[in-house]
Amino acid sequence: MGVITKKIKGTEDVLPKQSYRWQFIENIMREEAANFGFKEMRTPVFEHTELFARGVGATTDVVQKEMYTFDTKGGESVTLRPEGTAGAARAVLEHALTNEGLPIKAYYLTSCYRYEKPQAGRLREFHQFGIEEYGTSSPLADAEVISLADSIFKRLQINNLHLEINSIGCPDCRPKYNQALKEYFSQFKDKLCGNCLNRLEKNPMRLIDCKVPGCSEIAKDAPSILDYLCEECDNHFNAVKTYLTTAGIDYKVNPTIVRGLDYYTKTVFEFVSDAIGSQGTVCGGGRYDGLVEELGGQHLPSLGYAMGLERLLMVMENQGIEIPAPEPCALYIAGLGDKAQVKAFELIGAVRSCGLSAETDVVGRGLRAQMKYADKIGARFSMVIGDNELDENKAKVKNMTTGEQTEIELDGSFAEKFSDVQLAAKFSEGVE
RNA sequence: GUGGGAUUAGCGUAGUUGGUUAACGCGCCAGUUUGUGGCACUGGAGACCACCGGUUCGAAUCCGGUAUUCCACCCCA
Repeated sequence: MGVITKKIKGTEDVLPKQSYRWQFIENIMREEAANFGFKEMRTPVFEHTELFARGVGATTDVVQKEMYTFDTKGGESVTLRPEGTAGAARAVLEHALTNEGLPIKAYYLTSCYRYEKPQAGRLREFHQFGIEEYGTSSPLADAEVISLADSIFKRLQINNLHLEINSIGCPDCRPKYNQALKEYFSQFKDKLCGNCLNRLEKNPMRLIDCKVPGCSEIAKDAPSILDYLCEECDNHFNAVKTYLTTAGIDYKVNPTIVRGLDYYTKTVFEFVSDAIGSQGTVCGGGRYDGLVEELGGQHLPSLGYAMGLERLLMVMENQGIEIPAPEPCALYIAGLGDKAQVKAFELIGAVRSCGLSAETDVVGRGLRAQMKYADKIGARFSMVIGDNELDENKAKVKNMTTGEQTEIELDGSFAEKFSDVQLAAKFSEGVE
């Protein structure tokens, strides 16, 4: 197979047979977001590279080695978005949305791009549902946002995720914690992995979740951020926990969650599955009170999170959750001969105008093959039109599950009559 | 970026002491007398055995490289 018929590494096609699965979860996300007062926001797939460098953080892995960055013909450096928050924050600033009243509550459903080594649950083009809330420092907002994620999972009937939360402090308390970490880990300099040694000065919090056995052994007894939170952060964190409990949401405090994007402050959280392999974080996010300011705006406390749609679908599949299949074709009309085929075409048009799905042969197949096709697509009813039907202006509509046939006149009110037959059949199925 | 496994028709698989037209199931297409699907039967299409190179008289089969994919690390959704 040549290059032109091969998709790019780390990308996936969603084929017609599968798309309903995506639509199902997307619809639920849209509905739940709307119930919580969030409106959709759509931003461009690419932005100035500098936006991500500043927003996500110049020292992060995402920015340093995973971005799709290229120069335009005009010589600008642009980057395919590796995540959704930076673009959203940019749009908030650019359009001065703060003037429309706070908080700003938005969601997005989009593709993101990261140049990583692909494996299950980690693609180079992947899709996220994300929540963005700007202009509130209240812990109630943290709980609300988490609660939105939780209700989405509940509506999807996912029950094998667990919520882990942490607070990583603010610019007041974190430096003290970082200092404590440096002092602690410096005692073990000769035992740390190279990666950790590099990070010891720049970003000591990352040492806490290092998976290298020797490091994780040392990290076990490292000081906990929770002992270093300033009074404000501590109060905030406690309030978030209280609200979560009030909302009936189970959580586990995990002081080793630090997150790899620089913009996080205070609350961070993850919904994790242990059923889909090592890429188990289905949803991750937190508070980023300094982000808007970092991008040149006012101080605007904010928060949000992103869910990976591919991972979510994996979790659902793993849990055996059945996603309702789309409604099949309501009526298939088989045509015998050119004249009848024209009539069939006319009739399905009328049925479609009533909001029902209808199909007829567009391939030129014989009657038997047409019936097989009707069966294959799961058509609820079928009808055959040939010379006899044209002469009498009547045809028999066949219920494909019961085999029952009903005669209908092929006049101007055909579509309405068919609609009645269809309703009656649905009614009797329901009653039975 | 590091390490390991896999790669045979659309899908799932069989195929080793290397040897004539690469097999099977599902799916697809068509037919099984005159105008009716599901079942069954018959037939058909569809694979340069991932790609490139090497060993050999001869390679799907052995060796090397590349690509893709999966697993773990890393990172994250």
